[in-house]
Amino acid sequence: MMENKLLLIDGNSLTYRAFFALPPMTDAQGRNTNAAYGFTMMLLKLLEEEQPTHMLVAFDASSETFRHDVYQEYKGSREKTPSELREQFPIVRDICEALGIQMMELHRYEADDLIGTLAQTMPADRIRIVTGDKDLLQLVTDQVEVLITKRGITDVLCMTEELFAETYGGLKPMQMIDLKGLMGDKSDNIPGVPGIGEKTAIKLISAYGSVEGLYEHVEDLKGKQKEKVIANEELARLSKELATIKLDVPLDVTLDDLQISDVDTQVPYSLFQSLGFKSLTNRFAPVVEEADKEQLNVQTITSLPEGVTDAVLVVEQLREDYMEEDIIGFGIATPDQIYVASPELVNDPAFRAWIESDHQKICLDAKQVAFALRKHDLKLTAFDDLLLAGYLLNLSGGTTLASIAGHYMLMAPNEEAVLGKGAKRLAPTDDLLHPYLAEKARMIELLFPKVKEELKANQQFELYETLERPLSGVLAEMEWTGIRVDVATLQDMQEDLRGRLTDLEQLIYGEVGEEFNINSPKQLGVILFEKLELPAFKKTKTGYSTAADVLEKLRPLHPVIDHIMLYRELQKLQSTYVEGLQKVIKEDGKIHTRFAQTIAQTGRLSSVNPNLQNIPVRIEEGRKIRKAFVPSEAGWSLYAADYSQIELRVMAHMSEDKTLVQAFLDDADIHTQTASSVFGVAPNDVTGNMRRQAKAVNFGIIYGISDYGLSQNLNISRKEAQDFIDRYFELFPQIKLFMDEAIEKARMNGFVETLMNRRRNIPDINSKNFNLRGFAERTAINTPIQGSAADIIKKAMLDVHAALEASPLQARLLLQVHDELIFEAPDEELDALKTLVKQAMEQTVDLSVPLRVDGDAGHSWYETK
DNA sequence: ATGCTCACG
DNA sequence: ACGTACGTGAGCATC
Repeated sequence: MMENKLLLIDGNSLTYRAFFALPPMTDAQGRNTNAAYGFTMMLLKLLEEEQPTHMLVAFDASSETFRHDVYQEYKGSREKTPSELREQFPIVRDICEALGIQMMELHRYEADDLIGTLAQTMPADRIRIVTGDKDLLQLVTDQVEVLITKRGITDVLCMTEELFAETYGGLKPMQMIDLKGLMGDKSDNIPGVPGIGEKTAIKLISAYGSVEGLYEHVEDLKGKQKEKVIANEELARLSKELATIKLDVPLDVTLDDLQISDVDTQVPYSLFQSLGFKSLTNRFAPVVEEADKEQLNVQTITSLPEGVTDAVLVVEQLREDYMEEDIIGFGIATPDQIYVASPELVNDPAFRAWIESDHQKICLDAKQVAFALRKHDLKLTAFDDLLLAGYLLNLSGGTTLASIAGHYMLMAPNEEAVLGKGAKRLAPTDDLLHPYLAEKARMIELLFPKVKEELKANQQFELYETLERPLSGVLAEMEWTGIRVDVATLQDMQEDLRGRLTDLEQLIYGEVGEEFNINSPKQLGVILFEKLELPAFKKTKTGYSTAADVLEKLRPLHPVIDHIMLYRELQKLQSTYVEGLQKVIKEDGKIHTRFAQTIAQTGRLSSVNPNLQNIPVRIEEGRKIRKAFVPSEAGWSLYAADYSQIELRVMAHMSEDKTLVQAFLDDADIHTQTASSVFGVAPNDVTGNMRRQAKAVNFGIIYGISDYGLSQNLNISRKEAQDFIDRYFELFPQIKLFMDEAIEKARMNGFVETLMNRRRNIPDINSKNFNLRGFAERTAINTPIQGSAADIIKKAMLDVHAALEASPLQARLLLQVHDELIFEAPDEELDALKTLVKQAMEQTVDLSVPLRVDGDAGHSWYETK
């Protein structure tokens, strides 16, 4: 027999949440719909993920409740529900009804009490409650779990008895009401005992079990606290009563009444249509509407028909690693006809001519398309790139066809349903694949003009058309070229490391007296902090932290720590670099990384499979890895050119801080200069340690400094860190102003911008959550700096590439590592290359401070320093 | 799939 | 009182 699974929904709480979480939306008649939309998304997600058999949405009755009888001011501090929200409750009810879900409200009771009673009495096999209100956590038992909404609306956290105990210092969920009795609840205007907050309340309730228990032992308390507790006994007992959810509301329902009824999809379909919920309309589209899809005029072709000019081009591959993958099909969308084709189309002369013609090809990911076609000796010419354009809108949820479609309330075709995911990904037969390709091409055709228009409205179209789009071609070139890696160098290192690692392993086992997995933080934690009883400073969510900064502090306490740190260092080199890199060397003896252009939130590139932007350099041992990266031809060298202090220069330019700008105009050593100012000594008297600290402060500034962060980094006290920061802002007042303005701008506009109009949305900037807001503020400061630096080097890459094309040089760009470019060139070209690169990189933009580029050539990457 | 740790700018 | 430095990707252990 099937399990009964009951889902109890706090209708008021979720509708409130949705209202405040979502931007305003209206339907065709101008009714507000954002809360109703968010509530519906939540409901559908729950139906899908929880698969309940029974469900009920409870609402507060709008009248006064029994709680007002004992305390007239109950919920007295609440602001009146905005009318934009109030008018959406009837819509929410219509939606529940349309989906066949029972609703309930009862005069003089709140939704909480109805849910509490049902959770207590319904004979379901499993019961889950969904709410945004922590009050309901008191209902958690071994039978009942509470799903509580986290940030956003569709993310939930499942609160179980165990998790509750972990969160609330070992308390039982029922003791939530005792906590509220002492600490009160601002949002419900429950008073509690004045002067007792969450921390103290948890302490007292863990010690005495309950409010009643506390008053039995009130003599044990001391001083002010004792006075406060005694003086407010009435308030505490009243508060507890108010916070207690009633479990015996007289209700006349059976479990059967709550069964989810089968509904005709026609009803929610028309409702969602009238509300303008486009994506939901698609989901409930009745079968007859399938005719709509048929109307997609799809034709299977083996040769490209005459007359195709500008069109959408889909070149489908199974996985994202486009260097290895074969083409599995094509989709081509023109305004009045969609074509689909098998991989053989690549041999069709008409198709080949079209690819290399000036007709515009709108792709989802032009770099992927260009690469796939290049393997068949085709050069993709005249292209647009929806993914790149969408990236610049900085949508939440990453840059995918689905997220761009979602932005315009459209539903992208379901890739997973057709191709599968993970290990089960498989090319389907053409009768399944081709309709998908047709839909995908159609969706791209629909979306591209919308994104283009939005970019224009945002003054971002130029960024797309003159920076990102041409850059994708340069990146494709770099990926295609690849960088030569000398396997023998890596093999020698592997041998050496293998020996040293086994020796270290034995040494460590000997020192601690047993064998264990040194790579397991969990096992290592047990050895260090339980067996050896070393002090544990820091914890992670799951246990002891064994991170490097912790080990560093433990170093003097036990000789094994040194060996563990060395083991970690060598193990990392061995597995990630020495072994890892060998696995991705292709038959041509080269590594071809992929540069991801639509991942980083700041506008930087990222590098995958492998990541060539994090090859070791700081520690000599690791730096040796770079000896394996060599020129691809005899008589050639590598050349690396890097921007000096680009982020600080960008900050000097953007803030127009007089002191900082002058320092760069003077070409001073910026960290020494900062140290000289902050410590008040002549530049010549700056010690190494002073410079090191000033450098940390400079970095901290770029990251959106906090006293805590700086204190951690420099291993000094928070007070000392704060003093540094205060001093810094006194000396560089315009930097402080610049940072405040960045935050203000984020608050006003909801986003920040870089020099080239790249945007990052900062939704949490006005959050009431201290943590989220702090994070948002630091992001608002860091993103314009990091992002503008990314803009600049991207533009420099275009300039360098163009200059190389225009020159007779054979030199070519291989890699970008955020502030440096790596080239290879015949030895005799090196002088010319240095001049060309330095010129292009330094002159690519005109700032109020000069840009400086340093460069070095060598016979391996190791030697370019 | 997720968390921890650590490599880079 | 809160609990953080900004941005990435990869390997390993653990669930």
